[in-house]
Amino acid sequence: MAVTIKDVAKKANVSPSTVSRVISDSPRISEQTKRKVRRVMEEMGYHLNYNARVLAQQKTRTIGVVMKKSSSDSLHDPFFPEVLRAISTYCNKEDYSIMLTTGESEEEIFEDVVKMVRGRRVDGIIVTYSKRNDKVIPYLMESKLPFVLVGSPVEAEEEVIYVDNDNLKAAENATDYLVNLGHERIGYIGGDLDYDVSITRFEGYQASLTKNKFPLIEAYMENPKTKAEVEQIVLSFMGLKKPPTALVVTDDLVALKVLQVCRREKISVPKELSIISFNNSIIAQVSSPTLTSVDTQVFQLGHEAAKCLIEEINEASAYKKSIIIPTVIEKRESCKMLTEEASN
Amino acid sequence: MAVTIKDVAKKANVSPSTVSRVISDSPRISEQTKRKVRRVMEEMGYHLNYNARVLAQQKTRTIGVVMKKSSSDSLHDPFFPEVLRAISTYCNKEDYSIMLTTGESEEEIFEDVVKMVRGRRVDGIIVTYSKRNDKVIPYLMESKLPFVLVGSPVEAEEEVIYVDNDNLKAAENATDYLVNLGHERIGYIGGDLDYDVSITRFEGYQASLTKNKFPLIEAYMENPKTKAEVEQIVLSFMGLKKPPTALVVTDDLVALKVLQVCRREKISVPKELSIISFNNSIIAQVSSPTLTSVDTQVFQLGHEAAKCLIEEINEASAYKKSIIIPTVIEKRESCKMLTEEASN
DNA sequence: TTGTATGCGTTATCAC
DNA sequence: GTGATAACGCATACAA
Repeated sequence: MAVTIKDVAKKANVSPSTVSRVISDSPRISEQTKRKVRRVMEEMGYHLNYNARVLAQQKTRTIGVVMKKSSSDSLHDPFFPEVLRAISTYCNKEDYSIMLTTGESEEEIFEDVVKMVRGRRVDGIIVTYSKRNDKVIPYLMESKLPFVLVGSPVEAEEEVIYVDNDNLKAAENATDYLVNLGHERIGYIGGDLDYDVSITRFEGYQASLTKNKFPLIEAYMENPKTKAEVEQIVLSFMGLKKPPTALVVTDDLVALKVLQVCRREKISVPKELSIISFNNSIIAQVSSPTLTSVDTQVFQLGHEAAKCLIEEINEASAYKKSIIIPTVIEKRESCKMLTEEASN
Repeated sequence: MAVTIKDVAKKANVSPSTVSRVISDSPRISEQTKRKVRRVMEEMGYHLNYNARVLAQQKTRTIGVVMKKSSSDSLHDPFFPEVLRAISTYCNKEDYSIMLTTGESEEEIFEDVVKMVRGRRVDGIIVTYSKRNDKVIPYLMESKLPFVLVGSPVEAEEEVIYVDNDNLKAAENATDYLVNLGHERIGYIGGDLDYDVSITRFEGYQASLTKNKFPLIEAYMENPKTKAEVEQIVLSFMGLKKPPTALVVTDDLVALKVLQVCRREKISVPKELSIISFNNSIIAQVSSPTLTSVDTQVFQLGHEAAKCLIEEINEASAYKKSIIIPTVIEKRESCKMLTEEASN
């Protein structure tokens, strides 16, 4: 078939091992033979067979990326594409390849991971979500393969390398921001509480209210599992006798949906309702009004995750570090100081 | 290290080849030994080493996915995540893995492709864009590796398998739709004309105008290379003495930006300006107003591409087929019948 | 139905 | 500095 190291060796009148050494640019080979061999490689159109190398050195130079179920959700979200982009960028620099999980259900994804790990298809893995009762992280811990979590571990925090925001603080700050604008009735639209990020942000929101001596009002807080519920939630919030004057929304895309409902219901944002959301994706910039959004620096998250993983692959660390990426509130049009009239 | 086929063989008192045959569930092995071997595999925690298999059978069961430069752009776009999702889904069903290009520049991407192909890391490749003067497609044609293009080939149409919409018709229909709503001054915001899709849609738009005996007015047509130019374009359109009353916009995200500018400039959509865009992504559904958008059935595109590729990998076809995915206009709020007053 | 021998394309360990 | 030889873990043609 294709030209191999042996073919090159024969034509160059050297041994295969010499050719191999030339490929890895071994210092123990004379410049002269290097030149000769390289010329022959060029002539014959030789190219390294990666799989053979993988088998021989037991390293794949590939990392697996685990997306949350389902990739359908994941990839609709502006978060995942951006994480992926960051991982890609770093991997490219380090000459690593990326392999994605393709499963639709949690079970399929788990199978994908097992295949990656046990089939020795990757040198390490990045998991891009943290979820309750998920088998992936426990499995990876047991497997001894290097892995990094984007998000905070549900358990065994000391034993996993993770990269995350301080979501509690971030949500608390976001809520504080609204409080400082004079809002007292602040609603919350979060996400599926099976995910760590949803829990933590919800806690942050509540922490702020408590700290500011506001009551926690059940009717102002929802954590929908699907985007489909968002419309109904907004309607129910705004149908209250005392509707919230501001909303903390855990995702830009959800916030966009909120804007839509508001527009239809003739609720003016930010005049009657201020909105702060999360992730500061492109959507926050092009919506109308533009969205004040907590920049979670998704690219940084992915970048650091890839960096940590590759470092860990190269040399296992004694202890498992964690990295916290700071968040910044990106102020735009969707929030404004509460006025007298709106507070009634 | 890990337990291999030989270890299993020894413990089960059979030869390695027998174990190998059990793994592939060969009919030439008795049920009895199959059971025995499987039990031992279970006991010892055996798992197939993929790379060894790859080397032995010279098949990777992996397909490469080439994203356009830069993945930054790609992944911001709702299009690419969705294509990727579709490819993932199909690949999972067929037990194929996915490997992504990670390059940022065109040159890096090309290098990624070369690595994939010559390093024999994939059995086939899906290219998710079609661009002028791009080296990837010509290289793949020369390489003889199966590949499928999402989009239409710039040249040598007969020799490449591709999956695409009829973008000319789609854009023509979109424009016709506006014409049928009574619009006569119809503007166009397209994309980088280096991409085939931009050229074709632009042609479709013009075809409609010509067919309907409308003049082609330069001041109504733009094909920006970046999203940053969109704002200025909208302002220039709407600043004309006779501004367009309707717009064909080639992407939902761009349309969202247009909506933003309109809102700020107090241009009412659809009252003063109707907008039809492309791709029918989630954004079209949650924007306000919701966007009438040409559904290009991106998931179908990706799905068919993966299907064609895997078929081609399994059995090279004599001729290179192409698949055209139909488009449908998804009608929403952003378009309306032209009224007398608005046409002045 | 099962076993033997060989190959897949590298790298690594010794020699020389 | 360079070469022979043995892995790496599995698949497969050929025997039996």
